[in-house]
Amino acid sequence: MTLLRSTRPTKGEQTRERVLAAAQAIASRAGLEGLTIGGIAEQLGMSKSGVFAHFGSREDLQIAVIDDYARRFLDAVFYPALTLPRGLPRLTAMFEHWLDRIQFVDIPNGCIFISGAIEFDDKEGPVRDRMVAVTRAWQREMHQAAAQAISEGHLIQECEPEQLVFELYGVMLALHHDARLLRDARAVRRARSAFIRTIGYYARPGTQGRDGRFEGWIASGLAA
Amino acid sequence: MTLLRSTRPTKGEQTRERVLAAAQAIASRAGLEGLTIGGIAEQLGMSKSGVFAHFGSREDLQIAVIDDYARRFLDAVFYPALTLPRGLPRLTAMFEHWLDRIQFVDIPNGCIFISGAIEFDDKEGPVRDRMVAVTRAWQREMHQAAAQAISEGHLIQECEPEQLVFELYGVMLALHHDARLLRDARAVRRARSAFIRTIGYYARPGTQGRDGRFEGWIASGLAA
DNA sequence: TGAGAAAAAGCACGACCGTTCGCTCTTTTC
DNA sequence: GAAAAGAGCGAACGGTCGTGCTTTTTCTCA
Repeated sequence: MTLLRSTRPTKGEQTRERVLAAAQAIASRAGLEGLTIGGIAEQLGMSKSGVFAHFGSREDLQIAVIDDYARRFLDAVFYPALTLPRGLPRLTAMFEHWLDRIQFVDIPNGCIFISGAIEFDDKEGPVRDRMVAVTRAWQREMHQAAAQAISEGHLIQECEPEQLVFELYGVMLALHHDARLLRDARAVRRARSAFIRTIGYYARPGTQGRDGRFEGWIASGLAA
Repeated sequence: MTLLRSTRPTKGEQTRERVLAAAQAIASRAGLEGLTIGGIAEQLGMSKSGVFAHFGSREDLQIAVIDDYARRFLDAVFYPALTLPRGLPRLTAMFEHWLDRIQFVDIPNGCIFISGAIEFDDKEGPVRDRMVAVTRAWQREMHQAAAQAISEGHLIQECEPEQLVFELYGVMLALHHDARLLRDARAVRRARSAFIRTIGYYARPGTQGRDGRFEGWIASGLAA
């Protein structure tokens, strides 16, 4: 247990990472319920028991996948946006990162936040509890970003942050649905259009207005 | 094969209906993938083989459940609205029926359109094909209702029916998510609020406008 | 390099899955 | 009243699942 040991990952830690990555890939396509020890073992060329040993149970593995997914999500969508000014620039950057991630990661593979919510919304237990916890976590981040956009004067006072996030998440869910089930290539365009319309509705008249110039505002927020 | 025979359902047909009802109930909670022959048999006090005999395979049973659900959905949401005048009254009635159904049927039990879309968006086969078909069917109905609202002059010409339905379905998906995973009682209110805001955005100024009077319009469309 | 720890494999278990088959009992048909 | 068809049961099959227990291999570090 020297300091060196903690920097250089041990063999077991490396394998655990490989298992987690494989689990992530399988769960994206087949859902957390479709995640099987044998499937991971086959993909990794290992034995079932060898895979199993790295996690106390299948439930623990599912929870680890959820945490891992949540970490990647926050890293890709939220933290990069924190470098932008508070308010609308940051909010739109979050949305664009989110859209990118859904478009290039979740649409080909499937989103665990979405599939997990469906799979476990009726099943009590620690997996469901973790799903709720990570969902509340990213929603809290988004609520905060929306509240800042209001206090900065970018969005009108009547805009409720929770209502706004509710509507934006609906856009993402519809995108996921149309793109994955119906394989509709127009879904991404529709999602961006819905976002612009929604933000445009809540945007404070004057500075960025509800008119066409608003799209320019979003584009500039993106470029920055 | 008399006419009497065709009116009085045979024993097998009755049992098939009971099996389908039980399958519907289980699939609502556990999803189409969680639907098991043994589970139905247990709930009905029958043997697995007795249940199985009424459907050629589990896949056929899943498809029968999808068709049954789609029929109930159209009966509850769309056909009753056809008695109202074309345009916004009919469209808002559809939405309210839809909201009622989600609120009182799908939130307690789970919606097969939503869970099935997630479960089968990545699995090729006849079940997925049927999911796509029934989804396209109700979307077509909604597109038509939206197009009528435009041609009647209730919604602006710039409103694309497919974009509108995309956004409204997003509202339903967000409602399902927040109400079932997060058990947020405010979700229904948020969904109605989002609907009013969305329709209000696309509503033609003048007749029903984008202002507060619009909510009165919806309420009157409801009462009628 | 060798002792000891860690990692992986091997094997078996009980449970559950969809499906098949042969059988019994009832209902309909001729 | 005999023959045929319908309906359901019970047992079993091959398969997959998660999960223990034991053994073997591999790594780690003094």
